[in-house]
Amino acid sequence: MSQASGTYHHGDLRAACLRAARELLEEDGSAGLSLRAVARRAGVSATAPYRHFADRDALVSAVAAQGYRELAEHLAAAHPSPSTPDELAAVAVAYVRFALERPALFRVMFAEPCDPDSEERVGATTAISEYVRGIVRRTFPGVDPDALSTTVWALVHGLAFLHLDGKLDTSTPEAVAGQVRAAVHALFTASAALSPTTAAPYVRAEA
Amino acid sequence: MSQASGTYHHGDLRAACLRAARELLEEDGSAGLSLRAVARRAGVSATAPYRHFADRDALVSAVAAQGYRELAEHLAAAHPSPSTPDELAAVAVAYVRFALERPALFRVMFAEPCDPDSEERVGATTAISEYVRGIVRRTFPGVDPDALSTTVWALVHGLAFLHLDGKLDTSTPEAVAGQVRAAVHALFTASAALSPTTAAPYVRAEA
DNA sequence: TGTACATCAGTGAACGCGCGTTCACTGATGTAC
DNA sequence: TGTACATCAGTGAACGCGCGTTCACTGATGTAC
Repeated sequence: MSQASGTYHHGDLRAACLRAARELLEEDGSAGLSLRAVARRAGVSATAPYRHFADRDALVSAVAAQGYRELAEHLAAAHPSPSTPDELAAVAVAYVRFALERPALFRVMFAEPCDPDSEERVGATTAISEYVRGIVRRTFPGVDPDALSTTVWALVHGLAFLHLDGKLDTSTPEAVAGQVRAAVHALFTASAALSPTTAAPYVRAEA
Repeated sequence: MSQASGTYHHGDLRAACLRAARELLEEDGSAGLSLRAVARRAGVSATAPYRHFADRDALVSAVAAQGYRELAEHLAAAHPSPSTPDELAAVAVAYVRFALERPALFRVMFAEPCDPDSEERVGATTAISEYVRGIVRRTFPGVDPDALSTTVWALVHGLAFLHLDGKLDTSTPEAVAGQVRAAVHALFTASAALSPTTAAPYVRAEA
């Protein structure tokens, strides 16, 4: 693949379109994400993107898929293989921070039911789901990992959205991190206030 | 306020617009929610809605506010004043069901940061937040209610969104309810697998 | 090394569409006397 | 009970806009010989 020559052939218009789309998304929200605007920002004619994306939906899907990949990297960077409450909390903070740093992208990623056509999206979702399950398995060896990993993902995802929607304090990164850590730790300690009999059915026999 | 006469004066166009907007929202998603479409569906000229809504945003805000009010009613109907894990779980199921029954409305409600201008929206949010806090206070008398009510709301909200986004099984209402109940109960029992020292800082001294 | 040619990645004009919003208007309503 | 009139809630034509998408095209690239 040759480099951009300055005229005509762009070099890597597909990547340039994705970059432009990401910028537009954060500037104007998903309503501002049009093929024409993307082309304009990439400095190319209105129809050039059609060489790389079948239609507007294809562009949006590609952006979402890129977002999933970045989210996975982001979480792995926070901790490659968490196995304690504190490490899990660190990953949760990274998740929420990702959402707050790219609010419009995050919304696009979770905007529509994952169409079964796009294996790219389904695969990325499954990857995140598996990652969470792994964390839960290591952190809570005695607990059924299915129910709890749903719980953990939902909790973190909900924290991200409530912050995004301005329902929680987002004035400083520290405030956000503190809230997320407190919520994750509260997950571990809520049952301390309840009788042990309530817990029984959810704890594995061998635990 | 007089009844619709069949011609000209509508009678209650504002309510008719809101109804039309809700229908359009669920049929076409939030992209289909235009003032013109609303007017068309209400059987009225394109500009008639301007008598009742300053602009498109005002319409959307009114729809969202209506959604908040209905959500609050829905939760209260599930249980007026929950104070046990099972009762909390029932409210959580009602929350998720609300979202799944009106997916587009639910997204609109949580689509944008709550603009401080609209006290209608802020008030509705605060009401939900207080409601959750009350539940937590009654259900977990020994735990700091601030951190835990954030946790609970985030968990339930996250469950709603993950279901909405097709990340969890939504094939039957029973499957959804089961998952939500399991997640809420997992919240109570997760710490059973951990040492009590972890829990210490989050449990009130007098507990 | 040079040339012919297929392929690829752009261009730019054009289409029809639905949108938000403005404006001057008109028909219906309700109230004061 | 009747009339005059202010107010209110609609109408409909018109505006300019940006959009997605099509089409025939053309300039650049790379490959076969």
